[in-house]
Formats: sequence, C-alpha cells, structure tokens
Amino acid sequence: MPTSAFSDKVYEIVKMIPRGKVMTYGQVALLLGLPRAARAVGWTLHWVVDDGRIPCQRVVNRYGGLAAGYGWGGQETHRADLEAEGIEVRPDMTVDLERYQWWPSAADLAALQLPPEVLEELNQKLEFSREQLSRSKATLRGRVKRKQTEINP
DNA sequence: ATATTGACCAGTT
DNA sequence: TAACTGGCCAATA
Repeated sequence: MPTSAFSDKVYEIVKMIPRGKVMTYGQVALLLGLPRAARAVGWTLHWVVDDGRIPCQRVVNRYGGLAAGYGWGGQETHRADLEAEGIEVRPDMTVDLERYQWWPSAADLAALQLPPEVLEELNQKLEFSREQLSRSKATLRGRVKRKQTEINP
C-alpha cells in the first residue's frame, strides 16, 4: 500500500464517506483540491489492502460503475463489499448514484480549506447534481400521473 | 531524466 | 451507461 502525502490525503477523504454511501473518483480528487487527479486517486486505491481500514468500496466511477481491478476478486469482491453495507448493485455492475452518492456537509468542506477556484468547481457540480435529481423526480411524477390517469380515466 | 501505466474524466460523434 | 479522443496526475508493476 503506497504511503505518501498524496495517498494519505486520499485515505483521509475516503474515510469521510458514511457507511451505505459512495463518492466518485472525481469527487475525491476535487475534495483533495486536485480536480483533475481522478486517475491518480484510482491508482492509489488500487494498492489498498482490503482489510476494512479504508472503505475503498465506497468509491466508484462517474457512472457508478464498480472497479474491475478491485482487490483480487475484481468487481465481484467490490459488489460483495458494497452489498455487505446495504448498497444495491445493479446487474450491470453499477450503483444508483442518485440514491447513494454522498457529498460532505458545509462544515466538512470548510475544514478542508479548499482554494476558491476548487470551491467554484465544486458548486457547479453540486448544482448539476441537484438538476439531475429534480429532473429524475419530475420524470417519476410524470410516470405516477400517467399511471393514475390509466387507472382513473 | 523520460516513457509508461492505470479501480479516471469530459467532450464529441 | 456506446466508442473514441485527448487530457490529467502520481508512481514506476
């Protein structure tokens, strides 16, 4: 398992993720203050020993996809570790980000002391997440409404 | 010191 | 959420 200033910070962020929630590699990179270091985050996590000290199962890719190179068992092991904490893994080996993705609280963010330009990027992403959520809720409402119309024409 | 690798990402087609 | 490109970053398999 690599030990460096960089990897220590990665572990610190990953340990913030609550049980039953996930973050993406890009999110972790952003919270490190290095918005484009997602790949390096994945590289570091690749070396993590799956002994439960670092909940690396709670990190997935931008689509919610599980890691092919996870531990020795690959995606199967990753799936088992996620299901062990109640996270549903879909047949295509992804998790529903709208349901499980976690962002730190405002207080947590303040503690990270991120530079202004990173905070700006963070805000944009949060904004985007909110839009996606409201879009999906609107879709759901539409479905429910159509269903009701079918039942009570 | 340079080239290569990888649990990635965003944009385009 | 497909396939592909170019870019990114840390460590060197």
